[in-house]
This record gives sequence, structure tokens and C-alpha cells, in this order.
Amino acid sequence: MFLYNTLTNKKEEFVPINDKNVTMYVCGPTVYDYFHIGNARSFIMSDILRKYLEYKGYNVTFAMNLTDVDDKIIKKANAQGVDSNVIAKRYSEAFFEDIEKLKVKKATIYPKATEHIKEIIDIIQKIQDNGYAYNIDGNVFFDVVKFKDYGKLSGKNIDDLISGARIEINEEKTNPLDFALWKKAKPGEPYWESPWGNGRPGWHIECSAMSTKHLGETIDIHAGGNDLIFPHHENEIAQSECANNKKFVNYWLHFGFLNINDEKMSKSLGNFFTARDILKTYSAESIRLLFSQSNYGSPLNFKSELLDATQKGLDKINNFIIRLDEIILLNKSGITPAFVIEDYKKQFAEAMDDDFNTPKAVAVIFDFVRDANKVLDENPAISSEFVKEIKSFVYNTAEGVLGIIAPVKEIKADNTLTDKLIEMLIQLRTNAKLEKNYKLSDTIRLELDKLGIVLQDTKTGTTFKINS
RNA sequence: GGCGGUGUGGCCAAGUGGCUAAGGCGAAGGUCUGCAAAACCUUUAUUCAUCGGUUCGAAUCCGAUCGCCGCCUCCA
Repeated sequence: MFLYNTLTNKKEEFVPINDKNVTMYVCGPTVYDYFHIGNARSFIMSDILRKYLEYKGYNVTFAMNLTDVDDKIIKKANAQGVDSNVIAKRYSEAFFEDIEKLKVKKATIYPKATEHIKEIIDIIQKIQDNGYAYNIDGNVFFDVVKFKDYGKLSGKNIDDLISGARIEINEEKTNPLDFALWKKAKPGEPYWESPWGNGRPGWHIECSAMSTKHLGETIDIHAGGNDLIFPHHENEIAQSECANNKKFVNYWLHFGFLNINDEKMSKSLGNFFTARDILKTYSAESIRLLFSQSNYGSPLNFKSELLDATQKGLDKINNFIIRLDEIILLNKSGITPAFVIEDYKKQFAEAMDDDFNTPKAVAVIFDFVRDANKVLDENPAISSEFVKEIKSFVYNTAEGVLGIIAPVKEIKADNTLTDKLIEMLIQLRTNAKLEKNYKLSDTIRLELDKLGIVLQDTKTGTTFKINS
């Protein structure tokens, strides 16, 4: 498997440190609000990567942090006159609800900054002991110029950064690029005790501390949004490598930004969409298929028309699944056609192995569905066992890795009374058709359709499905 | 200004040196059907922003031009 590594700007063969065990860290949310559709891309794409690694037989330890102490949280808490952990708790819970709706598999661990203050203090201490940090009156800063590799991820050099620095010069720092590891407590802010006095962690340090604690000093994969490359990930490298004297991450992956109607998403432009809102109109599968149909690293211009189009593609796969289920239900024996599922399996893996090429992988699935449909058309007597194999391929890939198969619509109603009533109506319609009373038969079909019950005439009789 | 990315059919999008330029949506026609639905088939880019170059051969490499985007501000 090859991955595009931001650190080297090259596609590199993925070789885990520890054989079949992979460690993976993805920057999670700052829990001060519902996450938006752009965040959702990171969560979904890292989920797909993780699931694919597992599909390939790797044992993945996947950590995603929750930043639960931060300026934005504090600001919101003060505005609402509540404690900052009330805000953090509220939006952490919302985060878990939303990722579940998006069919994102739970990470192995979701470490929280506030539960790792000890580890954070320890790692700051190490950085300071190693000579890369300085303390000014209870604020501890990382001394950027001391770390010779600073800028290696983002391709920046320190001199350019200094001359281009637009941030107001903080009198306390010796260099404007230096960033806070530990912030001295201000009135009205949460704080913890530390060797430097009461304060709270800087934003970057938690990832270094928690990644080291849960995954080790060097990890396989670290991913996040494109905008985190600088300064966040650059700073993580500086912190971790200066604390541990070891390479921090072997493979850096970055997800492209998502624009809305060609504009950057922002609250002021009024084009800010939370995942929660979008899920009210569109299914998780639509969102996941849309993201899968473009390269994870490229920018994606998000429009509702794209989700509409995606939904149609999804229907094609879902109808196929329903068709398979119907055949399996009949449990017939029959021929095993010359249809080599293994070929598609190989193509799917080839696509995914090539830097996680989900658009190509999706194309393989659509090819498979088309070809398998053709096989089913041409072979009315097909063995149910073989159909199960077909289904198993689609499930392992389209659902198991990509998560794009909707919960199967009911072939039969869950309520036997409803079931029987529908069967009666179908029988009436069939009789009407035989009598060429098409006016009646069409009325029955259309009225049922209004109720979300879709009839389909097949060679073996009329079937129905119920749309939720 | 510095760094990086990108420009492929009506829309989205894969392909980064050589078989007929994937796939999805849309559109047109067809098979099946009383009609639908579903499914399948056919058609829909002699062409890959533009101009030049390298090469037996380029969407793919190089140069220039134009366009768009991101980062350099604790935004995923």
C-alpha cells in the first residue's frame, strides 16, 4: 500500500513499525460547537482509511483527541455564564452522536486534554530539560530556532516565517514564532497546578502528549485537515521530537478543504453547515459517497446538487442489494455463473492501495454492480449460495470500508397486518391487470406509491419495497 | 511577497509517458413492460486551460502565459 506523505511530498510504500499493528492518530474536534461538514470530511476519510487497513488485516490502534480546554470553549462558557466543562461536555456528546450517524466507527480511544494534564506537564518538562523551552513568568514557550528541523513538514523556513510574521509581537516571547506550551492562568479561566504555576496547556501540546502516551513515541500515521499542517502539525513535530529525541510520525496525511459553492465556509458568509444540519436532509451514505468520489487530499466544492446526484448512485447499489436479498430469500439451488468476484476484489484493493484512491474504488464497485446485474439478468436460475458471495463482496467493500450502503429497505413490512393488506392490494391489481382494467391497476400502484410502497413487476411476480 | 496545490465531457471526477481517456449524475435512443419501476444495451471529450519544447510516442515530462484555490492569523 502506498500513501502520499506530506512530510516528503511523495507517495511512499506504507510499512508499519510493528508488522501487522498500525498506530494512527487523527486530530479531533475542539468541542465548542457542533462540527461542520468540513470536519466531517476528516472524520469520514480517516474512518475509511482505518477500515481499509482493517480490511487488509491490520490491527489498528486509532486515537482521536478531543480538545476540551481551549480559548473558544472558554469564550463560549463565559458568554453563557457556565463552566467551560459544561460546554465541553455538551459538544463532546453531540460529537459522538453525530459521528455515529455518519457511520464512523468508534476510535480505539478518544483521549481528552483535561484528562492528560499530568502527561502534558511531563512532556513540557522534558522539552524544557532538553533545552527547547523557556519559562517567562509562568508562560512556557517553545524556542523555535533551537529546533533545526522546524518547518520540515510545511516546507517553510524560519527566516521567511519571521519576516512574514503578521502576528502582533508578544513582548514576552523572544521570537514571534515561538508558541505557548503552557499558558499562565488568567482570571475566569480553568487552570491546573504545574511547576510553572497555575495555568493550562497550549493547543499543540496535548496532541504530542496524548499521542506519545497512547500510541508510543513514534507512530505510523498522523492525519488531519490541510490547514493543520502549519502551525499545528509542525509544532507537534517540534514538541514530540524535542521531548523524545525520536521521529514523531512516519506518514503524514492531510485532507483537502471543503468549500461551499466555491466559497470558503464561514459564518459571516452564511454558508456554514454543521454535519448535524446536513444529516437532516441527506443520508450519511450520500455524504460518504460524495467524499469517496473525490480524492481525499483535493479540495472539494460542496453543493447540494452533488448530494442529490450521489443519492441516485446510492439507489443503484441499494436496488441491487434488495435484488440479491430477494434471490437469497428464495434459497434456490441453481447454476454458478462464470463470474469471477475475485477480479473485482483485486481491483478494489489495487485502487485503495494506491494512496487510498477511493474514487477508483467506488468505480470498481459500480462496475461490479453493473456486471453482476447483467449476470442476474442472464441467469434466472442462479444458486443462492453464489448470490450470497456476491452480496458478501459488496458488503465487505461498499459497506465495510466505504460505508455507503443504506440500511436495507424492507422487502416485507415488519407488521404482518400491513404485509397482508399490501399482498391483498397486489392481488387485486394483478386481477385488474388480467382483466385489462389498467385504470384500476394504475390507481392501486400510484396510491401505494404515495404511501412509500413501491411495486415492481418482475417475471416471477410483483414485489414491493417500503421506503422509509 | 514566500511556500504548496490545481485547471480532464452539461455537472462531479479517475487517469501522471504508449492498449479504445475509468466511474457517478444528467441528456438522447433502445430492450423488457398494457404503462411504469427496476435492470441491461447504445450514444454523449479525435480530446485533457493556452502556447511552445523534449520524445518514436504526452492529458501525463519541461518552459512560458492565463485562471482558480490553500497555507503563511490556535479555522478540519
